[in-house]
Amino acid sequence: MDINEEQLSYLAKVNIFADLDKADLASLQNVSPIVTVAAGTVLLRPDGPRPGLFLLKRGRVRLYRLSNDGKIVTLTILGDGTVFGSTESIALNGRNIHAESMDNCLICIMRQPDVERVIRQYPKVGLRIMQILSSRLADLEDLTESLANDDVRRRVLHLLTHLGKQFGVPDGNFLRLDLPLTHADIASMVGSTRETVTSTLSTLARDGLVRTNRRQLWIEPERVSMALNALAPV
DNA sequence: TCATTAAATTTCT
DNA sequence: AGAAATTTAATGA
Repeated sequence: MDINEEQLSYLAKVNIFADLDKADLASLQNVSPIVTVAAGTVLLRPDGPRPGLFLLKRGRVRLYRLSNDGKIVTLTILGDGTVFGSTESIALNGRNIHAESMDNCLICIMRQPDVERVIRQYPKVGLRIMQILSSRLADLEDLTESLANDDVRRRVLHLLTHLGKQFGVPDGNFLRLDLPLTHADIASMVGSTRETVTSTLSTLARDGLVRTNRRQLWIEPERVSMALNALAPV
């Protein structure tokens, strides 16, 4: 499967309404009106209200936790078409998290009764949600393995390929990550430090696996996957 | 190999 | 200009 195909299937997978036709979608407009949210808005906090499922139509949202010494640990960044939040019956993420918009976002909020009614009316939506949960579980398994076994270089490569699936836009041989990411952000996702991320990125650039310029990041998917398929250092 | 500390330099607002 | 982000270097676990 080439990158474009993979990217498309990824997007199709995360849109829980992908299977519905126009008429069905139209009937959902009233259920989940679209709201605009300014950059930097905290949408979820631990022990805060849990209004339901958030459908992120456009924009980027950071899910993070605060470690006991107060540092931000970014769990993941979500892009267009993703779903997060939780109801009594369906949790798409854990309870002790913060969710904060990184851009101006367009979102819908579906409250629990509406979610359940829609699932009963359109069982395919329920199946989609299960697919989303399944693929996130698989991603998490990959991620925990990487965090447990790999050195920083490989952890960064894993993260970048993962982000590439959701935020990569083709640019010649490269994929540009359409995402405002600082080295500190990357460090907080791979469990390392800002300085170490800086130096691993520069050696990755030297080796032609990535390109960096002005807070923009490109990855060379072919070489990156080759590097990841090589034997891990023990 | 990589966290930590410190300090200089570049880039953003 | 001032803040934020990046880079480089030295040290020790």
